[in-house]
Amino acid sequence: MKMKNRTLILDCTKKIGENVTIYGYIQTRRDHGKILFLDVLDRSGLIQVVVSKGAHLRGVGQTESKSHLGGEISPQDVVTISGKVNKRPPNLVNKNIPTGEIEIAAEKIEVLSKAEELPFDMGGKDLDLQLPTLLDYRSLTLRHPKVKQIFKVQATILEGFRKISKELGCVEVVVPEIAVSSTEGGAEVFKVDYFDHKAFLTQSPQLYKQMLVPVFERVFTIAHAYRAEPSVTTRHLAVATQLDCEFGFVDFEELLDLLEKAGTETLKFAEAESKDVFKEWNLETIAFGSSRGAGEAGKIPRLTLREAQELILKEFKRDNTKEKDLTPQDEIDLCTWAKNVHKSDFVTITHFPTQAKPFYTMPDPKNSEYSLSYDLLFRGVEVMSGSQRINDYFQLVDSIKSRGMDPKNFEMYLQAFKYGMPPEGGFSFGLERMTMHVFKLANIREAALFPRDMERVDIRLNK
RNA sequence: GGGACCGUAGUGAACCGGUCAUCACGUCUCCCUGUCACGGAGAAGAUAGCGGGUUCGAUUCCCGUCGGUCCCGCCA
Repeated sequence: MKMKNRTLILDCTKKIGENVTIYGYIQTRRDHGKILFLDVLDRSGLIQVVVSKGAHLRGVGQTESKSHLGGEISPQDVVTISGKVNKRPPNLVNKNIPTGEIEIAAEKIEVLSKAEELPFDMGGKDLDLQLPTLLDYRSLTLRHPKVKQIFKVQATILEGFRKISKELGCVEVVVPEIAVSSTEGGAEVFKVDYFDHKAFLTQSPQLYKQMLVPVFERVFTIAHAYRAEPSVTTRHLAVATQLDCEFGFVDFEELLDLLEKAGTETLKFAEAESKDVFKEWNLETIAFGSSRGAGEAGKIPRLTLREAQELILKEFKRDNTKEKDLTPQDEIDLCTWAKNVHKSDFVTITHFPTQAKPFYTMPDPKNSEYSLSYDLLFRGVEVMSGSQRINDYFQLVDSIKSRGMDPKNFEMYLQAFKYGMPPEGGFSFGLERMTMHVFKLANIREAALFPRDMERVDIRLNK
């Protein structure tokens, strides 16, 4: 079969009166007896195909004449259809689709791949399934137009991040995801058998992107982060995708500007590229903060952890002022406050306790109890975190020791510092979390193509 | 790791201590040349997750078990 003669469905709008051949998937069929309507979908869009059953349909496989009448065509069948593109009569135009002014009068229909009976109805505007069903049939449910749109937007987030990172002078790097005998601390790690040696999957690209700062000064990487935390929540995955930047020769204030710029520019790009999806899903536009003055760009409110906790006490009457981190409810309330007061879906929180942050985090020189660290909250959840890093070799070794870890296990990493490391820092966005909150999804698993959690790796795991 | 709640046709939901467990979508048969989530008529499809208990009688109440969802903790 030759597909050179293929016309993309959306391009049919420019081929009125011409004969075309389209390739795609059956979305719905509406059988009116002597006339049959098929909605056919390809990567460009959807078109209505009209099959007049009284008419003679030519084509191969005359013995399967029934299928040529559309009798055996059912949803998700992969088909090729040839026919003439006709302008619809004015009273039959469908204003809801880009191809609503045309339709194809089928002359030949061929089923290239027959789909089994579907386990649920895919033809509706929404896919109304419980989460386990949605994931048990993931390779099928991803085809649904509205599910697909989640990942089309996710792709624009990736593209937006790459774009702004390059604009900020970062070089894209790819870093290893298997490491040996040392961890950053914090989350549990997945152990792997590496040629009879113990190894683990990296919790983040953190250490490698830092090692590349003296090489390129500014780098970015898109990498998987593997976390073996035995936690089951709506916002955690065992494998998440991180969008990381790391910058040499920056101080804390510059880093704050950079992280806010990277976050807002990424999402501004994604939003601009996804206008159709925002409309289809009826998504709220993202609030990037009110301007503080003429000519000044949008501003995201910045608070230290302690200031944020004071605000929670004052505005929401909950005393968490002694806690070392924000609670999930605190994050929700702070974003509500930022939205109301600053017209921002974002809040930057800085100066978390040094002890609560990883060893590479720079303590605040003014008060080492707190660190030069920050989280970016977006719509009630942390979507990014980062910090100014310790760049002095001896201070870094002391920090590793102070957390009960052995500097010998960080030999390659420390080498980068031993031979000269500029003042540096960076940050890391969670791709699935950003996607989740752009769409306001209830569970992060819906924002991952093939989510991994404690109970599932594609299929449900046996206990 | 702690807690709360939920398991009913393929899917999503409803109801109920008492004769035949209800509805929508999907499926099958038939009707329909203009629908676009088409419409109309009919049919099939469920030992109510599993095990035990209370009761004259349990899908319904209780206990256990398995599975799931959510919240907290941990974590990003």
